[in-house]
Amino acid sequence: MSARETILDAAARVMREKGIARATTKEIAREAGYSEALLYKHFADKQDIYMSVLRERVGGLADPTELAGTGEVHENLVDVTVGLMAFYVASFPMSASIFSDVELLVAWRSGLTEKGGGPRAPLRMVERYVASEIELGRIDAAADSYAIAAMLCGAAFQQAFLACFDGLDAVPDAAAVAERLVASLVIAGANNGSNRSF
Amino acid sequence: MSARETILDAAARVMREKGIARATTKEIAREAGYSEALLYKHFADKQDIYMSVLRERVGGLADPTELAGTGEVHENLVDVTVGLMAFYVASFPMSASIFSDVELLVAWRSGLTEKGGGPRAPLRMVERYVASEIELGRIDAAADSYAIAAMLCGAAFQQAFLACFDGLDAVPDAAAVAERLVASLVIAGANNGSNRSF
DNA sequence: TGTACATCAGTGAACGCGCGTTCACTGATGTAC
DNA sequence: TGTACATCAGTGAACGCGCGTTCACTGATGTAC
Repeated sequence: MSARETILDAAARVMREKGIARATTKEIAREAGYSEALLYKHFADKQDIYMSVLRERVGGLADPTELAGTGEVHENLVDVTVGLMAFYVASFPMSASIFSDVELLVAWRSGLTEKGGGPRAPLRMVERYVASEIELGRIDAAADSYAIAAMLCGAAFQQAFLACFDGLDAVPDAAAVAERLVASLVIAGANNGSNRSF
Repeated sequence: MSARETILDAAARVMREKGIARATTKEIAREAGYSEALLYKHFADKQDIYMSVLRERVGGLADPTELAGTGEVHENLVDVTVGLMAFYVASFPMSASIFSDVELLVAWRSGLTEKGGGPRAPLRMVERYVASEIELGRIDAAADSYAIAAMLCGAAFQQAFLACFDGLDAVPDAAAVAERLVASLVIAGANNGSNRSF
């Protein structure tokens, strides 16, 4: 593995485990097993390291749109929600860290407009998946794909926050929680007492 | 206003507007109009200032439980959700900042166990309100108060995050968004095509 | 009423430290002839 | 096959700076007699 990649891995690890405030050039170099000086052969400055980590090490989310039309809608939504929780647990510490410095936040935001990522990407994906199922007639036409995406992503996001707050690296009982969330959504045309009528 | 309060206000302002990383003792003192030395007459150290701001300046959320039984359930839930969005927009930058330093996070977490606050307080309140309405027969007995609270709070939390990310100080169209969220929840026994059947 | 002292809010200037960054350098590996 | 030079990954040691913190001090206000 190239020195650059090793440094990025080390930086990502330090940022995740100790927070961005402790992710000093000394600490990153030590973790990577290189001298501090080498960091500056591969990156312009410290902020460039942070930005590169955010760009290249905060993984994306698998697009669930391709699930549309396959399997059971309810199961798919539960799976998607569980995936969201895992995704947010992994990315929350870093995303949150960015709020520690408004200048960093601004840099991240403007660096994001060029590519399709950003914090709204998961919401858009889930909304698109739900919209596809509506088109296929597997979710009631009256269902609100935007609201459903906002609540599933939102709940997953907050559950991930709480897990991180507790120092955990996964949402406890993720599947069971996801199950209850999905069961409480209006996604069927006739919902007579049963929360799973499709 | 006492110097202590002035300093806390200044610290809260700096933390909110520039992020915790820029909330240096110099910056806080300048903003407060006092010397840095005075900070140390009122606080043990910088972390004590941060902690005091979190304890005394990050306001709580009005408990919605007392709404139970009054007005319309749907309107109440929308109002609660709008309140949640406002609350989270105000507190997110600071809560997120804490993740920039794991040591700070640990200190905050352990300082929290003594009092009733913490990041789960809003969830508990909303759940309690929904449970009350279920007991009163105004929300169907099959509804899941936990899941409903998780989704309303979660969505509000994430919408607040997105607003902060965009540099805004309020969630755009908060009322309309809240309306759609509530309309997509399973809260009525018979939900035949109408999302507002109670 | 005056005087001597105590208390208190507040400060300017300095302190050591760890930070991000740079510089001159090394030693190994290619490469032209 | 040597040899002279170029390139390249990597480093030790130093740099200036801004940070959090402390110290000795001031000047105003209370207070006992």
